[in-house]
Amino acid sequence: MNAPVNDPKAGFTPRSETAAVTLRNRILDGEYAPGTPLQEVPLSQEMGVSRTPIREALSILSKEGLLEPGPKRSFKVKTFTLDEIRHAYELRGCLEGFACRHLAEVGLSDEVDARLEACLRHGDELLAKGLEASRQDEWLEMNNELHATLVEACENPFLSSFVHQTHHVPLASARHVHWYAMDERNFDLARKAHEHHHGIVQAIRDRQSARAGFLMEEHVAYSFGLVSEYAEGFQPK
Amino acid sequence: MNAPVNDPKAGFTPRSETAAVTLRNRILDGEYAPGTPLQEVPLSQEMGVSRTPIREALSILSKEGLLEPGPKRSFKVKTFTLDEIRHAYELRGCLEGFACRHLAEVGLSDEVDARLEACLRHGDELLAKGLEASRQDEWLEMNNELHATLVEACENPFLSSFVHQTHHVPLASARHVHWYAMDERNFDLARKAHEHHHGIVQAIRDRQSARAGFLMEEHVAYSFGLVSEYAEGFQPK
DNA sequence: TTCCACTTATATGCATACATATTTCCGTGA
DNA sequence: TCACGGAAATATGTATGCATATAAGTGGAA
Repeated sequence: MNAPVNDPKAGFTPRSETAAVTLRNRILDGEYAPGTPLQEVPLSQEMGVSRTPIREALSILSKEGLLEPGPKRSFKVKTFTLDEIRHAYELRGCLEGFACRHLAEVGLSDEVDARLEACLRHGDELLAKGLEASRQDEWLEMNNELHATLVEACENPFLSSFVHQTHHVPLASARHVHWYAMDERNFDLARKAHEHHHGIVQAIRDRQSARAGFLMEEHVAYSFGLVSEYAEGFQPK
Repeated sequence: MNAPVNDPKAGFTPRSETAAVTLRNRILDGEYAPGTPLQEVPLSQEMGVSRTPIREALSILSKEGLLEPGPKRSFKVKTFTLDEIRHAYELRGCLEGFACRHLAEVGLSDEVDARLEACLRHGDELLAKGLEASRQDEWLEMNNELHATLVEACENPFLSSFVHQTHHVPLASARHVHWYAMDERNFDLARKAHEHHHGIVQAIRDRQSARAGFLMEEHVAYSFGLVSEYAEGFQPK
């Protein structure tokens, strides 16, 4: 009948979105030190646009929690304390645990089951080959894919949104795995994490709701242990 | 030393914020039917401001999830299905349950304990007097205060933020309690809800973590039952 | 009649100029 | 030396006009 009309095409990217993506990456990658003031005029000059789209980008990042108020109603890059990172992980554990319990109760679709299986095998393969440095990005992708698959499978937009928000925390994001040198100890840690993955998926397949939830919470708590060890070095003291 | 400088004073309210508050209230109060297009020019004329602050207000509400994309990259009031309302409640149960477990584990401060006690007594008093219609707003406030106190006491900004977001759902917000006529049945429902409140606080005081969490999850699920019964009448069919 | 191409209309995206709020910096006075 | 007050500086808040993308409307050809 009438044309579907909107969204999915998106043949045009607003400058405000471009700016937001750029700034978000800089913050999450640590290019901007915590506390760095983000002012509209300098940024607009640097990016060759007017203040308007920069303003909108800052507004977006602010609502994502990446910025905090500065001197003149301005924004600066938020300083995350170890406590806040822990808070983010606690919520992640709570939310992803909820996801696992839910999936164990309602069951996995064939498609989701297959995607999880692919992640598990992919991880197995990477580990079997010693997780060489050149493939650490793959490991990271696999990890993200597995967690994202579990969350998305619940088809609860609030859940997806909240989990996403806990990822928008510098140091708390999985994108920082590469900070760890891949020595023997860290290889062992990765192996353990992947054992968790296997256990979680198995529990869901076995429809063991409480167990699946517990394993995921434990897995996230374990991950935080690793991150906190590293992140301590970044604390302002 | 140097002055504290910023935030807490806020002796100035941007028009964009005023507009956002106005529009948010209209949406949550149901003044705008789901699907109503919100265009910049008409709104700016109505509110006597330029498009700029309206634009910003729409951007804010959009990020809060109250709007969805319309025809020309415009926004319209989001249509919430019963499924989505259920999703919001499920997450609320998960999150507030987490809060109760946490508080049972770390213990209540004297101040928080006192505030909870005040809420409980306030509710008792309202119920003892039959919860007359003129005091239903008080009941609503008491309920909000109790839930908010529990959440805030965790001092986890992510938790606060997420719970807040689940409240930004028309029909799912406690502000709709007044939709229920206060007949005998509904009085009974309110009484039961307050019994839940007592049980939850007692479990936390007794440091019964799992029990406190369960009671809260159950309380939220119970609330959803009441809302869904009502909300069914609003479904587009 | 139906479909396609083109034109027209309209609402948002962006740039710019100006208004205002806050801060900083001086200068004055005790 | 320090406290106070006011002027200047600076960054954000808002208004306005133009650019552009998208939808709607129009007309002609198959």
